[in-house]
Amino acid sequence: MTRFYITTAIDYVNSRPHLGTAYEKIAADVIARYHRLCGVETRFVMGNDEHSQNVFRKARELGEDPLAYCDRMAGEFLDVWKRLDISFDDFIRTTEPRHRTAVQALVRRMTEAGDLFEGHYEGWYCVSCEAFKQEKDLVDGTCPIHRTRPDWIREKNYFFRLSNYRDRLLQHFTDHPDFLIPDVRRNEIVRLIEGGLEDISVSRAGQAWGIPMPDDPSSVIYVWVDALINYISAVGFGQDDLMMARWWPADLHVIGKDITRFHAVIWPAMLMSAGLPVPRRIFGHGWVNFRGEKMSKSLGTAVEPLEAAQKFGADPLRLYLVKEIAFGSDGDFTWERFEDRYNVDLANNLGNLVSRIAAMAEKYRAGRLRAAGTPGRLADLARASVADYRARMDAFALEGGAAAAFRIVDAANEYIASTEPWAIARDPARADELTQVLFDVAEAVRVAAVLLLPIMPRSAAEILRRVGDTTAVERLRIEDADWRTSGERVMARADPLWPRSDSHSETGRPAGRKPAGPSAGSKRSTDVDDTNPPAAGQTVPAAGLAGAPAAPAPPAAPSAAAPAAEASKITIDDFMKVDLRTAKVLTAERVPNSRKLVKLTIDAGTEQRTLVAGIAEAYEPEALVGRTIVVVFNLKPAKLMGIESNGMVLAASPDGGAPTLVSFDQPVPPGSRVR
RNA sequence: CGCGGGGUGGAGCAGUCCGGUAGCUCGUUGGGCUCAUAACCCAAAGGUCGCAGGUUCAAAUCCUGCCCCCGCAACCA
Repeated sequence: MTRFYITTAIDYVNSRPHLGTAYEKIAADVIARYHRLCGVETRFVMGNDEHSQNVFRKARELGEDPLAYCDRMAGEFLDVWKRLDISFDDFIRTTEPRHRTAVQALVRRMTEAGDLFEGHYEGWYCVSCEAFKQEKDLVDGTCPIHRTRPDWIREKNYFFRLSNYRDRLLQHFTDHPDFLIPDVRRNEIVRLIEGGLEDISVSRAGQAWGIPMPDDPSSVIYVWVDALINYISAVGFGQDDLMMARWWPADLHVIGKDITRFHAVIWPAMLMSAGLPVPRRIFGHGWVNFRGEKMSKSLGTAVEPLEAAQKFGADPLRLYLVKEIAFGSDGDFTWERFEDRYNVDLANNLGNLVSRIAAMAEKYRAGRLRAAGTPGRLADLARASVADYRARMDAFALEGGAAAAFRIVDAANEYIASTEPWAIARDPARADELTQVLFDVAEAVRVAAVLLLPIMPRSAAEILRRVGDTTAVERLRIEDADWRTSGERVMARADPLWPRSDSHSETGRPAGRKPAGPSAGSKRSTDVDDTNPPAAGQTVPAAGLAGAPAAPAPPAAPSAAAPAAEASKITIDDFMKVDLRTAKVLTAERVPNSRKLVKLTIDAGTEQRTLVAGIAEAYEPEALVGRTIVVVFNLKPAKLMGIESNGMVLAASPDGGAPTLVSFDQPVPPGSRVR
């Protein structure tokens, strides 16, 4: 392998990255750094997906120019990635000219191949919603939201003959069993393709936010098609043939399991159509859950990566995500477990080991260690572990690689206990033996640190400094993990790398404590990013060292919507348009096959109504009967699971908690106005 | 019959593709050590591998059926 081109999914910018997003970048970063460590010329690209209607809408909501909004979000994303030490070589944004050029060039090629055809998308279109409505969504033929009759619209769309590629795709999966990994992903997609593929619409009419079709400016290219092309626009497609030839096809697309069908079906078909090689491999990773459940912004279970990184540093977070989650499977994050792993792996084992050997070196040998005999059994174990590490990392079993590195750490701690250097030190006749034992331990630590470089770049560099390896970090190669039997080491004693944490946080929130980081006391720059200058024009904050206080924590208070608050204030008249009334629940029953919905009939004083509320997870239907609730009385009806709901129940929805109904401390007759 | 993932000592997981003494981390109990961050090392207890059948000399692993949990989708008006 002469070069390695790795990408991650590019991200929508309608909200800040959460831990799940960060997980993907960290995993990809570990793989990229591992390849660099192996001496392979590596290109690691990530970016932002900006041509989404969601992004456009979000910007408008905030009263911002879409592009300005994207610029601002790009700054936020880049800031997070730098703080997590993501060593990308290029960061592509789909609003960049180079991307537009590449997208149009690829679409043109697909057109020339005869794979695009003009067609029409037909459907009910609600002008107020700016969206097509499915027949089943309509109530009596009108838009349930706006009570207006939608227009039957034929919109000109361009379609891609994806159906033509079924056989070629299947053949490719057969010829390249590793094309999509892990196997579970592959099986699922193969079954999907076997079931037949439909042609897909690749353009949208009447939208301004996006890249125009090459010969038809009235249509823009569908955002997913646009987004996928980033992988080639970042390596010069359509403008720099030499660069394209050098880097394409990509060696690895690292993506989430939810978007495998775009990457393993549509994307390769697009490339085949354009006569380009398809990516060599696609890895569909799993999710990081929070306390066993999917992270959700609305439920307040989305963990801010920076908040997690600030607790113990970026490296401990990286290690946790890599070592505790089998890459490819879903994993779980809890603050308790994070602290637990930090204490065990870093404070007690690795960190403590570094302190032990530094202290003994200083106490018994004035900080200078050299080989004085033949290596002990540690050397054999280290060699075996390095081999295992490489095998695991080559197979993208990142957790196995991390475990292999820590096996050396464990072995070194055991070795100290069994050789008892403090006992040998009492016998002057055994001086050489002591020297050798100490050298071996230091060497084991050094080897482990080399293996950990991709996973914990800053910490590993600091450990290497402390065990007297003077090689510049960016020059280190996997061969440096070979056991050395000679040379002198000047050990550096310093503060504990990772002080133990004993904040038994019961709330699940991180405790305020921020231990000193691995770089405390180090003056040497350990920034391994030096070899990988970011793309021009990027804002790259001077990266603080891992444990140094990072930027102020994102406000933990839920009321963080400060900006744009003024603009979104409403008048009393606006509020008075909302008809809030009390009502008494007459009957309540669960909606079949629904998790959240409960169907209520209510007495609102003047009339009885049926409405549907999403509170079934918090309330048993029986407990609702007879209660006085508050409803939005003049809300336009909507159909939920086939039931028409005429109104909305008011309830508090705390972050991460179940909804709680609004209630009264005095009995109130049904139909009373609430204001 | 919507799609998918999972059920392994108290907790969290690996092992399942390619059957053969059930492994790791934490926790618990007992012991050791003093170089080290109350850290480290050793040992022990603790498992019907969701349930029921089947194949086999042998099943956590293969086959069949069932139960339960979790995502996604369709429902937070």
